Amino acid sequence: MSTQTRTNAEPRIPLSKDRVLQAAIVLADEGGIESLTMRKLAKELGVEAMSLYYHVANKDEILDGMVDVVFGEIDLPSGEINWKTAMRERAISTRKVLSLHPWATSMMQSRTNPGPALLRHHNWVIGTLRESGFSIELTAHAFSAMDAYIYGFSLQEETLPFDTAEEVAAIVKAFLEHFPVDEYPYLAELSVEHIMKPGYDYGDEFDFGLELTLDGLERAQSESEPTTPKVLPI
Amino acid sequence: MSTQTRTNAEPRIPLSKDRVLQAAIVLADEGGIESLTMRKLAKELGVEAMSLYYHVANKDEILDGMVDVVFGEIDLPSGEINWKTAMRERAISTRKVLSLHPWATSMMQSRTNPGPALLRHHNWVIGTLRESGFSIELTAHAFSAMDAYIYGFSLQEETLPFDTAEEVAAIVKAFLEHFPVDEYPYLAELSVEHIMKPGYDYGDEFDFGLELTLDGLERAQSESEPTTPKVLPI
DNA sequence: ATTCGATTCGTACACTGTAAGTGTGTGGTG
DNA sequence: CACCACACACTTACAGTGTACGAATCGAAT
Repeated sequence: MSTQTRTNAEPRIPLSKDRVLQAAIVLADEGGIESLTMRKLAKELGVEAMSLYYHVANKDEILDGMVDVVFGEIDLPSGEINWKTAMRERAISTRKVLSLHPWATSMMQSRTNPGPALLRHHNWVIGTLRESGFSIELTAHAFSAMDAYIYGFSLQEETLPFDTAEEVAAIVKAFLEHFPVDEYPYLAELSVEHIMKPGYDYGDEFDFGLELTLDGLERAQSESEPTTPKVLPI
Repeated sequence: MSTQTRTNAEPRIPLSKDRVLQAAIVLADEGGIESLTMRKLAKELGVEAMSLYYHVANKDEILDGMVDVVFGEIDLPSGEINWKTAMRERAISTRKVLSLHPWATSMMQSRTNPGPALLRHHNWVIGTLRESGFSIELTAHAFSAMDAYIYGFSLQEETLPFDTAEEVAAIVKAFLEHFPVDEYPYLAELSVEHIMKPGYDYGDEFDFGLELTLDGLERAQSESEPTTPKVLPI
């Protein structure tokens, strides 16, 4: 339409993989991962779909990149703190980041191409445990147990169909009307006596399971004899 | 088997929602959820794509139905056993079912339309805890902690890019070559000293976290005073 | 044989990712 | 200044997706 040659004052920032990833994350945050299409992403960047392919091999590379950006947003505490505090803080930060990018949880694990941020993160977790006297076996156990809990919780949280107390009430009500109480009595009890209570927030459940896990690891550690970490094998 | 008045040899089983769901699960088991398309599903059933829509409103309804079928495959122990044994068995059964249907884990929670099998399952878990003296609050905590762990673990397990020891070795080797050891020393250590060891099986990690969680719940229960369950409120 | 409801199918459309080839603005050279 | 090379953006095209709409076919009751 515009036949003129760049009378526009815009400095015309060139596209880049970073800008593509940032825009993709914004789009996914707003409309969910299924609403992220190459054409919409291009439009968001003021560009045509195929232009993206100069900066990115294919859509999968975008998804992998998004995951790594999200991983990079997780705060890894630094300084001289004990492992339990360190693990608690990174767990809380992880959940927070994942709740800001709800689409990410099911992708964090399902993308098999690890990026640098993910590797850094994992290396930090493992290193912190090793330096705190965890044996290799216990480190593997701890890593698995903690991350399973964190991602599992985020997964549950992501998919809860309600965000506000009113929504909770409406959904529970609909549930109770559709399904006779006497068929699922305990579910009904929990819904009415707990979930519908004012001030209920599923997110609060995170702390309980987190402390349970951390306490369990602490106990497991004290029961095993620590071994000094052996860095740089080979 | 029974030959009707049909001159045709085939008895021509009519389509049904159940048959559609079963075929969909087979297809997803074989090629992953992304390979499940309406046309392939129809072909699998010897039918055209649009014929499916008589038995099913849309693809989402198929996905919801698949999740509920999978939930129905989980064994819920019956009889007079204590809560810990009951929870352990259902956790193990859940993981087993999820590993048979790898696509299911990320869908179990992301489908917001609960089916009867899911409701039955949840009701059973909550009821077992309540009848064992868990308070409503602790039941909610326990439910959240256990399920987060189970699904989180399944999520991790689903996405591990290897199934055999050889694959593990190959991937670790590739990792060590691509990324300098001194950048991720602890990750390298764990890989070489633990994951590459013969007999390693990530699935074995499940038990550790499960017992850790169950022990934690047991401790939490013994520290709180039990309340009798109040069934059928309102 | 006719009718009718229950199923199944054919066609069409908007939308997806992306292969292949075509422009085009910009900075470096003469 | 003109020119060019090339990094970058665009055009077109294609196979595959879910599904709306209406027509065709089946099985059984009349």
